[in-house]
Amino acid sequence: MATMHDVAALANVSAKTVSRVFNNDPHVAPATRERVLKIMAEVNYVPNTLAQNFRTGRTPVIGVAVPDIADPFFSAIARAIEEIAAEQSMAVSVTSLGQDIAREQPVLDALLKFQLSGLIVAPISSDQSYLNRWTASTPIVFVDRAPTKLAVDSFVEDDLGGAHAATTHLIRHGHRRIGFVGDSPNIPTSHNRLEGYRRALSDAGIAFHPELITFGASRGEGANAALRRLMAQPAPPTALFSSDARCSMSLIPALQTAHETNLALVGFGDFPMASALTPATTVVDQDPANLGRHAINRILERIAHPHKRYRRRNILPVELVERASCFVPWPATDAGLRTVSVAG
Amino acid sequence: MATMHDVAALANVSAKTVSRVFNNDPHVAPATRERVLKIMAEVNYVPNTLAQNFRTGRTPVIGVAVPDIADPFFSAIARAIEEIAAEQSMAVSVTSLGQDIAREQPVLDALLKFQLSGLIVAPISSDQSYLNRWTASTPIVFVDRAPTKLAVDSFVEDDLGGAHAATTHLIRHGHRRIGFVGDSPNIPTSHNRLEGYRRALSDAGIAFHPELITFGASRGEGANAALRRLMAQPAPPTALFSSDARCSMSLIPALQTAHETNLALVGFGDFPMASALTPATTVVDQDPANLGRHAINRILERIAHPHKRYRRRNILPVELVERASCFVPWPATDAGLRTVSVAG
DNA sequence: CGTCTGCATGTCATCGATGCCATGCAGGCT
DNA sequence: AGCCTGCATGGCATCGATGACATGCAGACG
Repeated sequence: MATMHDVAALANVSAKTVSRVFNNDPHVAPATRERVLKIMAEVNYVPNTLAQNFRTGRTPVIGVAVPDIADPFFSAIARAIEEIAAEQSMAVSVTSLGQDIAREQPVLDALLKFQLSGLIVAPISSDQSYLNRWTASTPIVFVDRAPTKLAVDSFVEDDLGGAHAATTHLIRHGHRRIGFVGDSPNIPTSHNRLEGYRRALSDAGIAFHPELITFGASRGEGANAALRRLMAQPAPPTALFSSDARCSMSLIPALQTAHETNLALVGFGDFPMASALTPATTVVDQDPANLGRHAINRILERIAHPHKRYRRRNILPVELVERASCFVPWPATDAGLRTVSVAG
Repeated sequence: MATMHDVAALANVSAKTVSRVFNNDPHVAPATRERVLKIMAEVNYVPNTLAQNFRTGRTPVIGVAVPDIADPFFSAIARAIEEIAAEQSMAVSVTSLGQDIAREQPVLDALLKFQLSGLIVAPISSDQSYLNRWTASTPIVFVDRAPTKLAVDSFVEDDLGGAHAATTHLIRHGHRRIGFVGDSPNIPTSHNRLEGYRRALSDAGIAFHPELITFGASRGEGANAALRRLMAQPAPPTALFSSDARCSMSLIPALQTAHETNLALVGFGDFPMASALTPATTVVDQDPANLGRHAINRILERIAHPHKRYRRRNILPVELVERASCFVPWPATDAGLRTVSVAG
């Protein structure tokens, strides 16, 4: 790779003049400019990005760290970020944090050491105080999950309201015993959704039954086990509320293998093919792309206006997408008499 | 951020000694080492990654560029790469190339300018000759799609064999008119799969009918249009072969809205919830994680043994996962008499 | 006692781009 | 003529870490 000095030597000028030509400094004689440009083209000069980064102390890259990039929800967020960042000719670097809470800090620290222009995080741990030493130098925005012990911008969906709406929706369909199927109570989103579920029950005057709450359903075996536990009860639930898309995606095959075709279901988070299933799954749509757009836009604004003040905690509305799974089975009055209704 | 010089000044030693302590050079007196370590801890010294990268001329990062990170197939590849890279404490930077063929080169060039330790690409264009100037300095591996006009390692699935197997499978189920539903004939994978489809027909002594070939079905409207075109024919197909997962995911809702419940379907590429659909979709599974693992392992090997020789073009086998959609409808002998069979 | 060896530590240069200041020349003005 | 101004260009330092080499001291040995 040719450097500025190589070009300078060939053009009989100083490296500084080459720099001037490259950066369109007007104080270069036209003849000199021509000559330098010609040499640059000949040797295919490309400025060394590493040297530039080192000198400026910044990398023109936005980091994105999510629990799992293979999760459609998070990859949709990442995709939206990429699209907007590309318009500003900012590169995006996406990384998964994985399952191991202890890995969050080293991964994020390693990312931030690159002196990123900004970082967007959907965290997995419950303490991000270690990020404090970066907040002064790098704009950080949290998505999906709010930060703990850290004052930075965040954009989260309305977990409580969405879960409340979903549960209320099932209650309106006549259900009184509604099972809660979640991943882990330690994840703030799950925690808030459970709270929304509880409040909906309470608002409807329905007693809360701890035995209807299950966790660990984000994978196949976990979902099978959770379902077995729920259905083995003396008074099993007639409907389920799945607390996130991964759980829904594990739970549905579990329902099918267990031949539990008479359980209504509403899930938090849309997922691929949800509308093509039989019955099509009713979900609370989180609009991950919108979440991503908000996050990257905030980063870009923070870069442009470092001292402006913004609202830190932002809650985005969610939308109940009614499909068909919430109609199963029909309310008690004529239970079993109608067939499953499938929405387009 | 404290630098080595700051630490050196506070510890009354030279920057070089700080460097020695940090890099565990044995030629440091224990007392000095203690003192320096203490100061480093006090000022929370972190070496400047940008300076290190600049000096070494390398960034300890593996780049991954795929058409669309929100596509489950590509995000599964990326995820597998991340997992293995993390074991070697290599960071991974994932980027989408998008739809626009013209953006491939600028995006990859920008990535490579960071002097990555390696690059894994699933390309969207049909000419990668511009990457030639990087191959000497950076290990590059192609996945899913082989490179054109470029001699680098590649790992692709057996498109031709998989399409042949899928088509043959439908033929064995009694189908004679099989529609081909694809994205774009310009993508090498689609091209090879069409070829596999043709050969399977030919091997079975079935004539090839160009009117059964449709493209542009990777999105909802395209799939609807393709389906309408196919079914409007005098002799419409009795089965469809979907050339990739995105097409399958668009085609299935299209089949449902058109109430085309009597068309058999086999898709190339597994996709989320395929096994939970009614009927569960029979697919050719490409095992994207395996593809990713091969790619990252080859990169790591190339880094460790720069002069060793490897097999450039590698074709990984694919597997037909028989579910239920290929049984629709039952062969002519007793057509219409049986109901749809749903596999778990 | 002189010299040699070994180890602790320091000095300087380097990687490539670029900001700051210096230099030097030409043309114009009084 | 003398001086000033403006512009083209160059020199040097800098960013932070680190390799190559230098220095300098202490202990050992003939």
